[in-house]
Amino acid sequence: MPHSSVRSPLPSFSALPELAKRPRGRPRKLPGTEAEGNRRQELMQVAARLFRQRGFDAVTTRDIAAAAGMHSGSPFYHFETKGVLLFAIIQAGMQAAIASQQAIVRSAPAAPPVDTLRALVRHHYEVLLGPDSDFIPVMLYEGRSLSAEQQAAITELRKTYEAPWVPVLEALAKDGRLTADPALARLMILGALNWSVQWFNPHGPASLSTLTDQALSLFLRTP
Amino acid sequence: MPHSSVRSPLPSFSALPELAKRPRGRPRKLPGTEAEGNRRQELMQVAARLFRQRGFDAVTTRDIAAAAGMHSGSPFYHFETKGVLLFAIIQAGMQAAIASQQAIVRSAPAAPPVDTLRALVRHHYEVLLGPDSDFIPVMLYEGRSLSAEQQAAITELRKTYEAPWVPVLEALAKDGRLTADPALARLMILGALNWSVQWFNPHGPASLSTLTDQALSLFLRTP
DNA sequence: CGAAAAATCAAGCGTTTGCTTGGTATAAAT
DNA sequence: ATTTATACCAAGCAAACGCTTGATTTTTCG
Repeated sequence: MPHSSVRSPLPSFSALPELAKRPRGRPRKLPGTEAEGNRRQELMQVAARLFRQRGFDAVTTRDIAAAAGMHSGSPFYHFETKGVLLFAIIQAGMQAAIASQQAIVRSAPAAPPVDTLRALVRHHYEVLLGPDSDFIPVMLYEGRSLSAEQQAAITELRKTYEAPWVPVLEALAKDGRLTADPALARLMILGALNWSVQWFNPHGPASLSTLTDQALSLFLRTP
Repeated sequence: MPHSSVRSPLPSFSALPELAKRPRGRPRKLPGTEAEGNRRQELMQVAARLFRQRGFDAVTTRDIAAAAGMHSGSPFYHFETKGVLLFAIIQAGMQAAIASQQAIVRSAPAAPPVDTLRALVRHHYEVLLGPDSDFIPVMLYEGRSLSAEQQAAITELRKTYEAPWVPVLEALAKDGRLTADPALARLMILGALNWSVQWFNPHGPASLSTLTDQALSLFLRTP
C-alpha cells in the first residue's frame, strides 16, 4: 500500500549513513523501535538538503535517488510526485518547528515579554541555521513551486507559527520598548532573521546566541 | 555582429507596448533617439518579470520569446544563453541601482547620518518595490542560477551598493542611536527591507514612506 | 512452509528543454 | 541599385526530465 497520505509529523533528526546501499527487500523491523517510514524520512532529508543548495527545479529526481543510494525510479514508491515530496518536506518541517516553539512558549507562560521574544528569536535562529534543518529555508525559497492548494496549507502553518509573536510584540509596544507598529515590526523582524540564511557561516565567529542578543538590541530599546 | 559584450548600463524604464508584433527587419532609426539595443532591453524587462514571478528554471526560453512577441529561437539572437540573459538583467539592474543611490548620497554629502540612512532606506524600498523594478528581487532569489564567475561579478556590485551604508551605520552607533554592532546591523536591516518583496502589496494601505518611517523607528532610538 | 507485504531494480516512454541552423524580410549605408 | 547589417522566422535536434511498468529480492506473518 504505497502512497498513504501524510503521517508522522515529527521527523527524527538522526544522522544516518546515507550513501550506503542497503539490502533490497522488506526492511528489518527492529524489536524496540518503530522503524516505519524510515526510508521515507531519509529521502526527505537528502532531498531537503539538495533543494536548499540548488533549488527545487535544479534538482532532478535522479539526483535525489542517487543521494539516497537508489535508482532513478525508486523515490516514486515513496512519493507520487516530486512536488508531493517538496510539500512533505515543508509540512513536516513546519509542524516540527511549531511543536518545538510551542513547547518553549508554554514552558514559561507568564515570563516578561522581553524574555519570550528572546526565546522566540533564539528558537527561530535554530530552526533556520541549525544542522539538519533545511526545511524552513526550503519553504522560504522554494514554496512557490507548490500547487495552489499546497501553498494554502503551508500558509496556514505559517500563520500558526507566527501567532505567538503577535501578543509578545504588542505587549512590548505597550511598554514602550518597541516603537514601530507591531504588525509591521513582526514582518521586519522575521525578515531580518530569515535573511541570515543568506550570509550566516556556521564556522564563522558569530554564534546563534550572539545573533539573538544583537537582534534584540537592534529592535528593542531599554525602558 | 550579434552578442557584443554588455554595453549600456542604465536601462530606460519606458513602458513599451509589449505584445504588439513589430515588423520583421532592421528597425527604424529615429532621428533624435539612439535606439540601439532597444529590443534587447525589452527582452530583459519581460524576462525579469517572468523570472521574478516564477523563478529562473520555471521560465522557459519559449515563455520569454512569447512574452516579447517572438518565436522560440529568436531571443538567442540577442543573448547567447538563458544564463547570459539572467546575468545581463541583474548586472544592469544593480548598476542602475548603484548609480541612483550614489546620486542621492552625493546630493547631500554632509547631511546628518539619520537623514542619510532615511534616504538610503527609502531608495532601497523603491528599488525593491517600485514598478518595472524586478531586477533586484531576481538577483536576490535567482542569483544562484548564475555561474561562479557571474556570481563573483554580482558580488562585487553588491559590495559597491552596500558600501555607503557602512559609514552611516557606524556614525549612528557612535552617536548611540544604533545599539547593535554596525556590521551585523547592516545585514539585519537589509534583511528586514529585502523581506518586503515577500509580503508588500502595492495596492495595500502602507506606502513606501510609511515603510521607511516604521523601519527607522524600529532600528533607531531617539538620542 | 507458503503467502503476502515492503522496497527496490531495470528499462524505457513521452514530453519538454535549451539551443542551433539556415533562410528571409526590412531598412540603412554606399 | 546594390550591398550590408539588423532582427527575426521556421524547423528541428539531442539531451534531460518526470514518471511508469513489471519483475525481483528480502523480510514478516500465519
